Amino acid sequence: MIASETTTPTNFIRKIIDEDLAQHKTKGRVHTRFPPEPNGYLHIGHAKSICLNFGLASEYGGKCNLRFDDTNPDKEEKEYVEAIKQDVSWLGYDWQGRECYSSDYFEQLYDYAADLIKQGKAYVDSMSADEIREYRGSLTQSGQDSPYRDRSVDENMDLFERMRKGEFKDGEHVLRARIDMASANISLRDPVIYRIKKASHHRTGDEWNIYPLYDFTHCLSDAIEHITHSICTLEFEDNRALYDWVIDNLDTPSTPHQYEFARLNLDYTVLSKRKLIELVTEGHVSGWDDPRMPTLSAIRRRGYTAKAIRDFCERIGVTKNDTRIDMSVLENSLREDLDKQTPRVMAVLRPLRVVIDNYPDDMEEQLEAANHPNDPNMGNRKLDFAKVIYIERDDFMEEPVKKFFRLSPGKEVRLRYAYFITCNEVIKDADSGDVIELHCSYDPDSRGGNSPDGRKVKGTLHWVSERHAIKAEVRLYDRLFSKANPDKGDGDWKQFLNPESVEILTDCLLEPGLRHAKAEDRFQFERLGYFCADKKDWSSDKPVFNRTVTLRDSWKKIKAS
RNA sequence: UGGGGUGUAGCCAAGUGGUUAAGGCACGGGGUUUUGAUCCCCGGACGCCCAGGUUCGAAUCCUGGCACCCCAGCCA
Repeated sequence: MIASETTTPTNFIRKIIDEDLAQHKTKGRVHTRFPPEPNGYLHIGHAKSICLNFGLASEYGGKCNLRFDDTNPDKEEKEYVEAIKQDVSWLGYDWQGRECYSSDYFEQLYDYAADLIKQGKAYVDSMSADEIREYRGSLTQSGQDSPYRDRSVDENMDLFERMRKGEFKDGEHVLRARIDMASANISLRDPVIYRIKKASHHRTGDEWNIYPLYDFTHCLSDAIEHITHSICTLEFEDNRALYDWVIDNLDTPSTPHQYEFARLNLDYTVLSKRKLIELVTEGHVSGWDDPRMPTLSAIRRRGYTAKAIRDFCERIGVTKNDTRIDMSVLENSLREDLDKQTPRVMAVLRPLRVVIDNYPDDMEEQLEAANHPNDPNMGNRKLDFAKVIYIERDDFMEEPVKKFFRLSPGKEVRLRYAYFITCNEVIKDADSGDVIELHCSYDPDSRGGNSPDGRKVKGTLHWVSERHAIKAEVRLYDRLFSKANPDKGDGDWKQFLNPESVEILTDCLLEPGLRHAKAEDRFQFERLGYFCADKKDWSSDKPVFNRTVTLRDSWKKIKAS
């Protein structure tokens, strides 16, 4: 067999589907669902699940529903459903109108519960939450039956109906599945399936006084939607027994099955909704879309592309291994996409003034520059050049260390697309001793940056003309945490928040063409990295760019060694 | 002292008894280069958590260990 084009890597779920299809278990159908609870914003971990569920559906010519798992009115809000829909769309997936809500099935779910009661497989328990916990036993000790476990069907029905009508207070009664208090699997010890909660729901308002719990709701929602493969994360493995119990004991329109995969863990960040909410509400970040956050809205604002995220999700694979992915994998996917599609541009973040003494005072030139060195289709642009320019402070060293081949006294470098210049004089601040200006001379024969006589220069610098440049604010982002796994270890995870996760530079200078950029436009600032015009704060009067990711930097490695 | 899972290179991950244990990221070396970028070559397990066993042959099968993750919400 001949090795062929890049194929999507296989995984255990694809194999299960292949087998099911081969055995006609699902009548040839593949129907998945992405089931977020609308109680927070989606993050990169959800992206893994979205790509898996929607990806599988499209590969197998099936369907994937977007289902909001909204059974807990205390925590869920409309704001989140809108944000979630936007994020899924942005990632590039389409639920084709199948926007589902568990809350749409409340009436059916109630009937299913009543059915269980009539079969003697569910009962109303009137113990307190504390008592129920005590009776549940422990990991090593089996539970005990509730004194209410043997109520009659009639009494249970009566009580359950009255729970619905609102005759009782929160917590007074619950409905439990009657399974096995001695089960080694704790989720089978008569799990609570309905609780009284007199809270207003974002969709059903005050219609309900009782709400079903996850284990009862999810499997039945899957069955109602004819989901074939219900894919969730590993922590639900134990719950699968209950999932199957409910499906087995009720007359459902279909018999879905649950499969579990390992959730994503990423270095130097946290991916738990609870913790992300905390970062937002405690003000450690500016909001859900603070570009340092791992949420999809933040990542997008920072300049990540949907394609890069999809590529990343494909590369990391789908297994049951508890893993932690190195940031470099994500960044590699990102750079690969950005490198191809991003126009190059020059920007000086920390400007150092350079006067070219032998360049005529009033002369100005327009020099030709490629928008992408490897893609002529992206065209060219003109760069303004004049006697006074700025270069990056980092590109000058008065006393160069070994292997530093940028500018230093007496050394010659190339200004990209412009001229060779040689540094003749260093001007310092009288008080601080800081270098504040350089005087250089240029070689007119090197126009365009070409070597007039074959002479080599080791460094090429980016620059911008003082007279023409526009000012900008640039926000430099770094990892949110200074520890690879802030979740692990002793103490508060927030103590590992990286105090240098953002640096705001307000005196940056851009080549003038950038004035016409629009919010969310992406560029490569040559030699620095990829930058994105901020979605919220950008204006042509006051440009604001976010650094999406730096370029790979082998100089940094050399310098460090 | 219960139950459910997982262990292949620094990080992911193919592999399902039989050629030198895929591939990606990271790392190191070299080449091209007007971005120390991109791109292109080359390099890494003598070994598959450990110990026994079965077999002509084991990462793959068996037995026994060990390590790590999840479960005792009226959260999902």
